[in-house]
Amino acid sequence: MAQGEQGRTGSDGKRAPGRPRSEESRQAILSSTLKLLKQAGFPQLSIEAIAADADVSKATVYRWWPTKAALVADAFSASADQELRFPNTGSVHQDMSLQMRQLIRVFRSQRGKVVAALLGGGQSDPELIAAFRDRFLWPRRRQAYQTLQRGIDRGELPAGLDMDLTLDSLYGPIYMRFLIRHGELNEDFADALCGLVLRGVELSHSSQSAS
Amino acid sequence: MAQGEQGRTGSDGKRAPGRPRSEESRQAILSSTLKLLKQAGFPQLSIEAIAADADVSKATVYRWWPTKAALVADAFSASADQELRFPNTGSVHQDMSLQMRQLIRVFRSQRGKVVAALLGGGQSDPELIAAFRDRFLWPRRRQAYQTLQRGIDRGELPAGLDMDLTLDSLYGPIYMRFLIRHGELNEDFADALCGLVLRGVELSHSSQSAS
Amino acid sequence: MAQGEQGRTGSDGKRAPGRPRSEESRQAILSSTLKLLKQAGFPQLSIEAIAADADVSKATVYRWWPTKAALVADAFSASADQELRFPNTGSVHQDMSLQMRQLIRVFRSQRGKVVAALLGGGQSDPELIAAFRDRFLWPRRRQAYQTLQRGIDRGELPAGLDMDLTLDSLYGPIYMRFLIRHGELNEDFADALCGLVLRGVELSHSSQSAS
Amino acid sequence: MAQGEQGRTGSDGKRAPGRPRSEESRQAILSSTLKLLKQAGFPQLSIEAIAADADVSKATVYRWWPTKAALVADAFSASADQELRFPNTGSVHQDMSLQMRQLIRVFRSQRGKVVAALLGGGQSDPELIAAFRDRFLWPRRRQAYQTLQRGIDRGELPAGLDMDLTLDSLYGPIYMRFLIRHGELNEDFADALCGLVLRGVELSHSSQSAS
DNA sequence: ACTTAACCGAGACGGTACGTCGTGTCTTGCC
DNA sequence: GGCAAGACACGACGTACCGTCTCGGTTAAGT
Repeated sequence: MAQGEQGRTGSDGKRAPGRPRSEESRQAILSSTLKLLKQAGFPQLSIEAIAADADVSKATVYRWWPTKAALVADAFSASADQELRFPNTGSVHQDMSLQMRQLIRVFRSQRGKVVAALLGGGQSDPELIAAFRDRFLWPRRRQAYQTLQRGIDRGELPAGLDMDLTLDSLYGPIYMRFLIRHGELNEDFADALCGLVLRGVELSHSSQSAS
Repeated sequence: MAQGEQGRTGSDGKRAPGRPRSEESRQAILSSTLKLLKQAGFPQLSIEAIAADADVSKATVYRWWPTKAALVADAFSASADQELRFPNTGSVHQDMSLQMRQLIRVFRSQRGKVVAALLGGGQSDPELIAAFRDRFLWPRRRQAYQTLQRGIDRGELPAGLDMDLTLDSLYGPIYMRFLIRHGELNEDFADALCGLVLRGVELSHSSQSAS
Repeated sequence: MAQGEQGRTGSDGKRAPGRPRSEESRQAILSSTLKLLKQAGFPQLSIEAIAADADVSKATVYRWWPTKAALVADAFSASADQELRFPNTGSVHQDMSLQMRQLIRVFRSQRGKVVAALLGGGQSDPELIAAFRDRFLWPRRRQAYQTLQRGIDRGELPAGLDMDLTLDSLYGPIYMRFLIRHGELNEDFADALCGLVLRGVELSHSSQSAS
Repeated sequence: MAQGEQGRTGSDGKRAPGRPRSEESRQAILSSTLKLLKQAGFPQLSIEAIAADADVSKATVYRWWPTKAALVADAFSASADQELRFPNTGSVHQDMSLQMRQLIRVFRSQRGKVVAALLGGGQSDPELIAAFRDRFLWPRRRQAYQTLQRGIDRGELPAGLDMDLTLDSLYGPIYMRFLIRHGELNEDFADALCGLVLRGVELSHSSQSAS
């Protein structure tokens, strides 16, 4: 993982010797990274430009982040903390649909450019796509598992449900339209998708119980 | 579109004067492009390296392709001609499942690297993602429409079917797992996916017919 | 020696393939090098600044000169061609004195800064001091040998004269005052020096002939 | 002059408050400076490397020496105390020749590298060449004046002798060969040189007395 | 056979960004 | 207050590709 998160502080409370890292610089770098990433794609993004925009020396960037990818991953995750929580309305369909609409909203916003940069750059940089998975996908998916589990507990979904298949079926089409841009990606798409997939899941339920 | 396809020949049969374009060079360039693309990602690919590998001068590359994207798009589509045709078994489920398994096989092969490069690079280059849509996605999707239509005609699928929603639901999860690499992408995934989605579609059929 | 002198032309008349080297750039680089060298010392001179001043890319400088030293050596020798020829007055004392006065004049001029840079830089770069010897010292010393020989032929100097000892005795003090700056270096110094050393040389003559 | 010589102690005996300067550090820095200077030239010498080698922080170096030149000058003079005293044999020729042989021996030793660094670096740094003059050249030249004066007093040398001209004639050729390296610099050179120059000086004596 | 014109290789060119290194300054906590 | 540790802004380093250019030489179609 990137070095950008923490200073040299050990696990104990002791401070490392020497001048402490400038938190101001760290923030400025991450913020400039996001800003420039929204203006152009990942390959066009240059450390030179980030340093200039953040009013920081190149060496300071390189001191803390080994690669452009690590920096972008940090910048992304530093800005992706509180968004996109799952609601709990008492209905799986409702919970999923609301969260998917939120995701589409994010993808259509300026932040969508950052996600696209991350996923695009990640195709040639395993570290980058791993950062997306670890800091964006998995945290949300863990919440999604709970949402689905509530549905199972309430009897809305079959007990033997393949959660990953279900979630990929729900989110895959969104990611596909987002990345390939072959069709409109609006919030209604979330509803249609949710309807289609959950119907399929529930049917497997009833057919299972029928058998 | 890229200049790589045609020479200076006008619409009439007349040849332009002067030395004709070297077909050998063209092939060597496209082939080297694919070769190097499989070794590294799109951003790492350099025209310099392609020219050197193809034993061709840089100027020859630039003469025929305006950008790296155009060259990669050409190289990709020149190699994507006969793959991934849709079967016609008499069953939608069977037809789709077989084709999806084929797609997964391609994604897992060396050619998958090229697709990933195209989709990855395309996130910062509209021309590149457009090339993917026009030369890969749409030709296959047109066949998929026919496959689905046959299903409708046979009564396997409901008449008012949203084909794009259906196809994105079938393929989206494959693309998602391919690009994000958060879960195994093997051929069995095609079956499970096909089962889930078509069940959802058929259910909408029966519930519609029930109403 | 530095690559800066000639293009890729072989010894035969044939031109090398490819775009020929820009003579304009070469001149601009050498000229800027001298200009900047007069403004500051050798260590302060930067390739970056030379390229900027010559309106040339850094790569062009590095393509033709492997090190700053090679470039400076070339620039120096390109500008040191016609100066400081030895006169032929019929008197060794007169010939040497006139040439030494010329040398002192050069050392006191702007060009003196370049010589100082070369000799200073040469203390940590064998290539640089070698350039000074090969392109400045030896060509002049060869003329000096002839001047002394004329003196021997005329009987002004002893036949068994150690020319290198004599010439180092004449020029060494000039270089010493030039480099250490511990005493005034004006043109009269040449006369005094010439008087002292040639007297010593002639005395060895008469004492030899006396013996 | 460099700050390396004195602490904060005023002219009175009172000590300044706070931790006193570490004499150990000072010695280590000067010693490392000389050591590294012998390994590479003055431009290659870096404060960074000195601090690392002396196991001292960079700030400690900068606290006591304003520039690299000042540090090198200090290091040089700290190591040049007892060398190269002039003998007193009763013969000017003998005294000078012996001392010149000593100088050549120093120039050919490891310490010669330091002198070359000082003289080389001094061509772009007045402070450095001044340090060489003040701490090396003048102290020895003052002794040389006395040696020559003894020669005058004994009648070996003419009374109206231009001492600086004489000494530059004796030492200039040594410095020239040392710095330009165009000819062998061995101890025999001292004898030949001494012979030539003193002969010239004495001749001026006899011719003066003759006139 | 000769001209003509576009092609092709080679490779120099002005640029831009790279990632590294040393500078001299600073901020901290310990001694 | 000295000192180590080490972060910082700065500036130059030498390299790699970019996309453009300028050459000599090649290859056919049209005379």
